[in-house]
Amino acid sequence: MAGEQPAYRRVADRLRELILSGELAEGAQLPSLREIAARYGVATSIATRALDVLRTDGLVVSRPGAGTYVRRFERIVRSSPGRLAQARWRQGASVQDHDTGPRTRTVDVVIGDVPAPDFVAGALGIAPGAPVLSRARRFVVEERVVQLATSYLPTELTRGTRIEHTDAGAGGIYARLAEQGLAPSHFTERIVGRSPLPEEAAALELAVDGSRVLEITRYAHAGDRCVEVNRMVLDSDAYELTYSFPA
Amino acid sequence: MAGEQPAYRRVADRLRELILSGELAEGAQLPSLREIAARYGVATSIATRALDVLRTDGLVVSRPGAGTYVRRFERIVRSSPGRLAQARWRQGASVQDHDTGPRTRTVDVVIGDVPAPDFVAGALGIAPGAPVLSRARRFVVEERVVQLATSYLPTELTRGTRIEHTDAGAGGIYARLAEQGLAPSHFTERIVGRSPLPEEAAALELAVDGSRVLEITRYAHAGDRCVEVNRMVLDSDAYELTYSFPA
DNA sequence: GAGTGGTCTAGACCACTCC
DNA sequence: GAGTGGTCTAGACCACTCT
Repeated sequence: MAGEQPAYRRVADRLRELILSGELAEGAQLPSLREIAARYGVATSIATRALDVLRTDGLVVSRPGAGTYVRRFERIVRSSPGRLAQARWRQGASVQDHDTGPRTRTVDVVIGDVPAPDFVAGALGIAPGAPVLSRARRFVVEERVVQLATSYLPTELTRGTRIEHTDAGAGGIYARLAEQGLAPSHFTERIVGRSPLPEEAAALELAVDGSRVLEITRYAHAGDRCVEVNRMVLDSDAYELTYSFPA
Repeated sequence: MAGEQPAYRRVADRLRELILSGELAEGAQLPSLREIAARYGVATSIATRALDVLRTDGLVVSRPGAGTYVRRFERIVRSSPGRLAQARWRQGASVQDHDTGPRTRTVDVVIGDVPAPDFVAGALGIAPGAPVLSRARRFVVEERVVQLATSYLPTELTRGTRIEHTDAGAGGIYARLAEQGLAPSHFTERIVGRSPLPEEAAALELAVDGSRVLEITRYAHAGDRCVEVNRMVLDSDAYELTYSFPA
């Protein structure tokens, strides 16, 4: 019944053991394709395929010309609704600071007016293509890009406020909206697993081929009005999401 | 092949267009590897690789010896907390009936006592390996297996109740727990994207190599007490999850 | 028996990195 | 320049399905 594993998977399993056992530590370089091929008695194309498996599993990263390295894989825990509680942003805390995980964090922000994508226009109740404020961010944790996020807000809510600045101030954009009497009262998040677009794969340093991202689209509502749409693309291996809710 | 996309991805893109344009309809058989190779002027191993890409994207399914076919890919929408509202199960509705999606549904149930896995024992507050009631289910939608789920409950809450039967009765196990004064009051769901285990890949009819599942672990609490742990494994391409919550 | 997907070999060339 | 990952060829054999 239990037929034999194909050679490439057998090799992948051996290498995976070395990684999980810590024999190949985080950041360590794996043997080269030619060395793996020689060591396990297979063609180099099979060694390549074995590494494809590990890359898909998010265990290793390859840099052409430089080698293949063991990746970091402790997941960041992202807990809702805690991270988005009013009490937090009213006290000036940032949303991401609620997420667990390694220490070093960086955020790059790019701000500008963009034509509203369809999924944004529909939610905000404006014409598709009409200008909206876009806040594109890139989250880096310990030198690893883990998330891309773009917030879209109606320009009439952002003009002349700190939302238009890279540093939106204490409590972030929700605190700024609250100052206008539009504090978000509830959120809806929509989660989809999919293959990354080529540019997303590049930005997140993922393999173009086998890897996956989680796309989270969040709609922030102040009463009946949708005041923000946030499209996030997460490295699927870097996160663990939790949601708590009443029955 | 300097400068541009590699050949296998070029071929994959062409085939993807044929599928998304509807030229290759749902359920249609793709050309064979040898025919693709001939038609696009590449080696058969490159045709194989192109199909690997489409399989990873969840667009096609291959059956060795039989061919490669276009997959169905309308996502089922699974909305929380709506689907788990007390009002629903108290009225006798089933949780899954809240999820949108195609019509034909089947559920296979296997019930039995099993030793508690660690993540279950910890939550239920019992010794690891102590017996718990397991309800393993398999959800089939329009001939496609979309989800595997296993619920674990303390045996003292299930003995002699309909929870021990494949059909747990109107409102499901939560209605049965409510009858004992242990109606779940809140839930926590933990979501992780990962590669399927070999047996999960087989059961969900996924490629062993590139594909991904969403693992959702739900903890049902009645007051402070955890009364159920439910480990679900979803075909990542078959679902879209939504969560609504207050700020 | 013809056709199919899955696996594999033993080479090859390219662009790239590191020294 | 040596080494690396990435891509590709042109074959091959196997187990399987379909008729």
